[in-house]
Amino acid sequence: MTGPTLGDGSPTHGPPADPSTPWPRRVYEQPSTELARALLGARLVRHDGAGRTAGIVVETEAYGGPDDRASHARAGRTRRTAPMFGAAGHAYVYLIYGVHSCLNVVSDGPDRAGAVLIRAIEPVDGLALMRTRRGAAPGADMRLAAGPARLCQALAVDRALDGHDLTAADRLWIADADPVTAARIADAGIVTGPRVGVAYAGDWASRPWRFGVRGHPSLSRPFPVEP
DNA sequence: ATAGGGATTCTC
DNA sequence: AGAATCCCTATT
Repeated sequence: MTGPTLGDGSPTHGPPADPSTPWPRRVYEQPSTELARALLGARLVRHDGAGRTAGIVVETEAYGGPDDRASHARAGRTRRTAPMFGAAGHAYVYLIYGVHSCLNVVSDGPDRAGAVLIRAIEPVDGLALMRTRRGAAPGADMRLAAGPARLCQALAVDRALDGHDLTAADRLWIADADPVTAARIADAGIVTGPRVGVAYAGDWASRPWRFGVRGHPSLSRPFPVEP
């Protein structure tokens, strides 16, 4: 399997996988828990004045609507969370701890709020630019974007991209990975675990809504061992 | 372990 | 209005 799938496993857009064509909106129009899985192995592309950077998504987390006590949408629609209540296929970028940006992808339909947090990518394009932005030396490239705020630094993503439409090949979008990469990621398998940093969310905190590529060196942190 | 930092939401 | 909170990272 080389592309995103819908709930029944059927491809969402026809072969061949194209690493430069943005995913169409219908791929995003599914529950965040399913989109979070579909995004693993996808190519996240950023293009700006400084050049092109890109990476393979290796870790995600699903967030739901007002009923999800761990989701920003728990307070209902506000100025900040408006993108989560809007059309799928847009970015939701917020600032946390007054310091860091985090990138989410809006899921679901107009009737339901939801988003997927991109927690880590494997850098594949524009490595030198990413190192410069991160103040990193060569030799630890797999850790350049291993974390939701680190990947925003590496790709120069901030709130200027909040609400950005991901379905056009402009500034920030998501596409299929090349077939070799897609196969490598698919072969590794998927691990799940509780979401990070949401201990306040009661029984929602223990839901296994964190998804990762098994054993990948760019994961933000280890997954708890599965029973 | 904890400092850093600011927008957002909560509580009065 | 002021207070509390926060889907994190880098450094000790």
